Amino acid sequence: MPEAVAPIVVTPTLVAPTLAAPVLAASTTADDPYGSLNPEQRAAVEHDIGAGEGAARPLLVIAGAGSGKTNTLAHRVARLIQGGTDPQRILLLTFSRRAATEMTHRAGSVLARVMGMRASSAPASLPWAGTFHSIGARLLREYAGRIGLDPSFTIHDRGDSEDLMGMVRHDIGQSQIQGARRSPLKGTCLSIYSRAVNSRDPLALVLQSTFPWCKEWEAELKTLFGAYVDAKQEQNVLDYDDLLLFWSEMAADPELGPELGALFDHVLVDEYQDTNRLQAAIITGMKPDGRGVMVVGDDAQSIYAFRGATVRNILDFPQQFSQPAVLITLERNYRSTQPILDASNAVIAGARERYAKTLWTDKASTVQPQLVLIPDEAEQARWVCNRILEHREAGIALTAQAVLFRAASHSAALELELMRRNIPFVKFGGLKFLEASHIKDVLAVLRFAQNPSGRMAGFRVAQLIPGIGQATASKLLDEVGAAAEPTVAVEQFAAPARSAGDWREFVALYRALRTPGLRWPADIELVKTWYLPHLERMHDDAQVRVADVEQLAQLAGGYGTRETFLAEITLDPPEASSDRAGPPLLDEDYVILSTIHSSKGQEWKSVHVLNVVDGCIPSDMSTGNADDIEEERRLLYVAMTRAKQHLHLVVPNRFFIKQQAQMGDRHVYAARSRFITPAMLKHFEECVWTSAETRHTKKPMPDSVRMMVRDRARNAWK
DNA sequence: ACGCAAGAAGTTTTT
DNA sequence: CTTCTTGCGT
Repeated sequence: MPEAVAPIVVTPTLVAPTLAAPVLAASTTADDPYGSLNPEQRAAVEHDIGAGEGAARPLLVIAGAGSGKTNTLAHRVARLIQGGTDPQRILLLTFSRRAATEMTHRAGSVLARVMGMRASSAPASLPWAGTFHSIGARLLREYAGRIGLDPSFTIHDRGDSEDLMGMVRHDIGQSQIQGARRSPLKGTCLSIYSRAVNSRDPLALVLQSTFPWCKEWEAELKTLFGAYVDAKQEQNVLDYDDLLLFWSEMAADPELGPELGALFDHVLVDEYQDTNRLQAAIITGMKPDGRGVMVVGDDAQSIYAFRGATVRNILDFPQQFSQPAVLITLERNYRSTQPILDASNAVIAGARERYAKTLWTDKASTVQPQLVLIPDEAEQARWVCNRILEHREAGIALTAQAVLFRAASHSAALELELMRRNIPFVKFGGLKFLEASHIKDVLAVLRFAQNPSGRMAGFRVAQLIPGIGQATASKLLDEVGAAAEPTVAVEQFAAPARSAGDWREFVALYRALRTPGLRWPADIELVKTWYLPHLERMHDDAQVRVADVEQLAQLAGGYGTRETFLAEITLDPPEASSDRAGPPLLDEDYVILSTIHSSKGQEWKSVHVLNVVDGCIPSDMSTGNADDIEEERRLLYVAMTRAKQHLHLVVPNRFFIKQQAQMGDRHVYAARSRFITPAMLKHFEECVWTSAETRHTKKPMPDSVRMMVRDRARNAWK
């Protein structure tokens, strides 16, 4: 999804002269690839270019929403290469792999334009562009020998990590109910652990601030986490957090840190507002004087505190290094109309601490954003569908329209309505491909072959065989762990008599997978052949799952080796699984459904935001402290600033929540989000939509109920 | 002792 | 929809 592409603006005063780069004779006459940049963007692109290699002062670019951030970074990269920097010595850290690809691609096309005249210099590729996690994985594998790490480590995804946490907890005897207290879910334990690692805060503080309902488990958790770390070590596996943690340890080492830093002349970081303290430590460790470091971000769009990100990173950046950073602010917005910006600016103006900036645009419009009051979620779904179709009739393709929401489950009603009306859609941020159990199964087989010490993989695989449960699987892994040659241990394992046939087949598969000469995509074919019968046996809906496995096999072909496939697929999972509404073909038109978090960096002509009510935004789980609420405000801001032409905030009066256990599902009366204060209403066109206006007519709610609604809504926040 | 199936319960957002 | 527990069957 392309981010704001700056329109070609003629800026005669700024063309060519400054561009006479050392390596390149001024071949940029009519077609100046930097001509489309505005003065601030250009300042960022040209920052300390002539200063000599490795001399650029640290640079902080505060880039408001839609201000052409990606474009600026891409031009900067191109400019560096044009100025003689070796692309291999540029480290480009982005939030997602997709962003890295996009950036590489765009930098390549700028370069092509610059160097077009010159012979056949191939478009630059950036070998060190990627997420912190994927780059970390590569560096760790390369430097494994230096830090006492076995380079054949495998990487646990979220699910594996949870399972390992659960298993460790069981092993140390914490899984039993202790009195009336029931230990937190293994997933929660992992979240707590991860949060503590990423924020570098002591456990007690993490519990206090983020997981107060688990406070009484502090002692047990401490023991558990210790055992968890030991288990990872023994099994030669790393989890997501380790990739950052180990990297930051290397960066902090007086010998290794500078060595790593010396690999790169330039370190560029995108979405810096969403980095955590570990990631900041990596940067400062590698480049203590800040030379060649450029970070880009927007403190107003920091929305990842739950995974340890801290706004402090960007707020404190100017003082991080031995020399102060240069600050450039991009305030010109190329994305939205002025009325949309006015409303968004009003929302973010309420934030407590931030770099002052006010977005502006020259895109005038008379269309105000809409604030739509609606009786309930069902009506909300119908209304949104109506509006989507209207927009499409007005010439806005479905792919240029998005519906955003706070939590993945909030789109359930809408999805049903879309399906009912045959409106194709794709959902981002919900169930992930990798989380589907059948995909996990296949990957586990491959991981178990890759790294036999990794218990989670083997544990999962063994239990696919009928007659083998947890106890037998543990026994198997104990023997594998103790054996000098894992394959032999598997072959000699005494499986239960009733599993004999299935076990033999597995042994044959395993031996084949461990055979050295095997050429990569062949592995996954073997696994598929072995796995499909088990899939049929275990699931009624085997059909869709088979399709997913096929898709995985397809994907596998794109990777060079089993090792890279396993590493990359866990760090950069494909977005959607095919068992939803079915993946629309690429040339089809479809609406985008996305969590607000996953909408980061994207833009659409029309944007609907669902459930703009207190309890959803801000989420009622995040109203504990002021910082949480501030983050929710930024979340709404991010959602609103995705819109180019049309923005609709929908406010259902009543919405359903899944109440755990106590009363079953029930609905709750809700008020407009606190972030849209009465004073801001002037920025919106208010529409009231009653159910009488839809086809499946229901009577409007009686007035007496409405009064109660307001009272309840008011009282709820006193 | 172990495997398996049925039933109850469960705090969002993601690399 | 999962994960965790319990209870019944080998």
